[in-house]
Amino acid sequence: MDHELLALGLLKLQKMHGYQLSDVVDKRLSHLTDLKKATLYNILARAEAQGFVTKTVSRAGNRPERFIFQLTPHGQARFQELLRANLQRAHAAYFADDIGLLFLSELPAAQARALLAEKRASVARTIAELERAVARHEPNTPAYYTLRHHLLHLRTERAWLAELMRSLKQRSVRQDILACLDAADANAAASQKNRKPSPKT
Amino acid sequence: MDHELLALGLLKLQKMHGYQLSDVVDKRLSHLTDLKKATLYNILARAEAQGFVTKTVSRAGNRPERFIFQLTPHGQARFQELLRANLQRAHAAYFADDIGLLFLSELPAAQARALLAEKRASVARTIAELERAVARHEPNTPAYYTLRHHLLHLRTERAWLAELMRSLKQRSVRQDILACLDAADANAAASQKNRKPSPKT
DNA sequence: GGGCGCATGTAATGAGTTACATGATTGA
DNA sequence: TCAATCATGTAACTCATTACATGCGCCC
Repeated sequence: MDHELLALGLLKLQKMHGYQLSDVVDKRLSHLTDLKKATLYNILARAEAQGFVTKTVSRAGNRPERFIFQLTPHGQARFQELLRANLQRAHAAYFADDIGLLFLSELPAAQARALLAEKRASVARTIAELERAVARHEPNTPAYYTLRHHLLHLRTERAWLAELMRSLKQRSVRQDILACLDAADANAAASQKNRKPSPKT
Repeated sequence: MDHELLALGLLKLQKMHGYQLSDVVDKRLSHLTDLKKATLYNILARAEAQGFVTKTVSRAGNRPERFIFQLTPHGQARFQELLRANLQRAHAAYFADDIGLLFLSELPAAQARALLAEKRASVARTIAELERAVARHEPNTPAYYTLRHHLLHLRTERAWLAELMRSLKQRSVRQDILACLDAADANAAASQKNRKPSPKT
């Protein structure tokens, strides 16, 4: 679980209380993930139960109680394990966009274009933001790398959307998603030893 | 939910039974998502309960019973709604890889390089597969678009990994993830009106 | 005095996965 | 006859989200 990796990793760098951890993620690492407080507190509770972190109370002035979490040696090992898995694995990286893309021909072309234009605008805004963020970071630092990686993919997305919209203008999308299904049909058909050429169930 | 969109969309093109639907996704649309049978049956049951599809029994020869699902007008409307949302929205697209990337400096450089090399190899394999798949498709069809989109991102990923590994060879990664935390610390510190320059909790 | 920020949680819900359960047919 | 494929599900579990609950301090 990558959120666990993130939490343990940050605690490895420095012991912190939950709210503080959540703050770091929200304010400085928001391009990495959107980690909710409830989720984080949950992860910390689990990590404590499994002995990956210890929890000690601390009071500063008369602010509310804080529970400082600190990585244990056991937690260090867990962190290493999660990190290795993350770095090695090629995440199956599915794109939710592709599912919509598959049904592009089910919408009038003008509507599809309008919706894609909104998406493109939103991507462009995010790119601008990230470019500003990347400029604020020292090159060759880990945080810089994550920003640059994200940026590269967003630029790819922008280029893709441009390509797609160009091709939607020139010619409409062919509606042969059915071609994808046919093979499966043929399959089912074959196993039934049927005679009709189009033997739907 | 994108799996719901996928199921309804495929049923819009053609009524099918659950196993057949699962087969289409597994065998022909595996680059879109990894949809498990249990999940799909669940989605179909939910969709039926909400009146998006009807379920009718069918027997073909003496094969097991099948339950054919067909999209209702209500289901068509739902499909349109989900499709529009999918096309318009710029998915917050977080990259799980980035979390590992953030902690790159926590691993010996040689190990990091070895793990990244494995990832790169795995990406390269997937690219080769997709290139073969894309060649089998007619251009400007929806399925072609999804393959091409996926391919573009994988190539970006491959290029990124190459860049990263080059930069790991030349100079080691700086270990200043802490710089990210500092701002949050300063924050916390300020609110406590403390005097020490490094006032950790 | 009122709202925001600090600080911690719980409960309910939902989406998805794994593993299990069942039973028929078909092909090697 | 044995494994694979066809075909459908249920149950238990995990992860994450939303909404709720609490209460103090600080600033305007």
